[in-house]
Amino acid sequence: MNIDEVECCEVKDTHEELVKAVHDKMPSEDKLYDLAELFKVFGDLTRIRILYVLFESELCVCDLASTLDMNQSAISHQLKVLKQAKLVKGRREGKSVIYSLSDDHVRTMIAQGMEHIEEM
Amino acid sequence: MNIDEVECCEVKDTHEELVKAVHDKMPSEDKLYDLAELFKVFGDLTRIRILYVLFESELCVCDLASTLDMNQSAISHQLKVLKQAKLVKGRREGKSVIYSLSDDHVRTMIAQGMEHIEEM
DNA sequence: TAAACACATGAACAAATATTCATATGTTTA
DNA sequence: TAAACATATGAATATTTGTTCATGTGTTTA
Repeated sequence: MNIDEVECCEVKDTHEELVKAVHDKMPSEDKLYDLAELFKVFGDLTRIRILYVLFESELCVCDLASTLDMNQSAISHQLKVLKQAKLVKGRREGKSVIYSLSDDHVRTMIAQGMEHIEEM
Repeated sequence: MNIDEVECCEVKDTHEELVKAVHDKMPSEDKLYDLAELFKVFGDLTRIRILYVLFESELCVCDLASTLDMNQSAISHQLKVLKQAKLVKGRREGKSVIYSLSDDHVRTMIAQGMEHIEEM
């Protein structure tokens, strides 16, 4: 970062005011960071596929792996990410752990994204 | 991928049926891929910050860089990603290029994400 | 038309992340 | 309680991705 970037554009006065006004309306860096992290969780094909499977039915890790034709370890690792983001939850049932969506909020977000895709 | 992952869990019949039923309801791989790619675009702090700035006002690249205290090249690279995802658009105005949101769909998606964050 | 300005872009480097492999943990069953 | 099963996890590897630097392209102005 050097002075060249800060001193930019010809019309200084109005731009500086605008920049300041916009800057003040920004949410906190923490919130923006968390938001980016949330989207990052959705931004992976494997995790999206896991979520779509869970839209239909709660399932054990093994069946998730089988449905998605991936090995169990990869699925477990991704389930951990989804769980940390509170998008899914797991409960033990005997030897298995059954995973399901945390709440319907996840559906809303994904539906919104799918809508955007289909309009493009 | 080996046979161990496919042959999983004790109760074969019901699980196999379930797995098949779920599998059939999945959207196409292409759509899932596009969806993950879309979320990936939102999943970066710099791009989220750019979008939030553009919520308030359309702006030239230079002012975006100034507002976010980043160099012009980094911003340009990220604007390219956002433009390819059709989340922002740019128009030339003299020496500058003014960027703005493509449509209000972007706001809806981000608002939904922010809601999720704040409920956690 | 040459210089200055604003932006775009390719290459290089660094950092983040997804999958695999090996193995550990927790649960049931023989 | 030992073996089998289901899942979790650390380490290693490969890939992806973000930023920087240098420079190219397009526009205006002196």
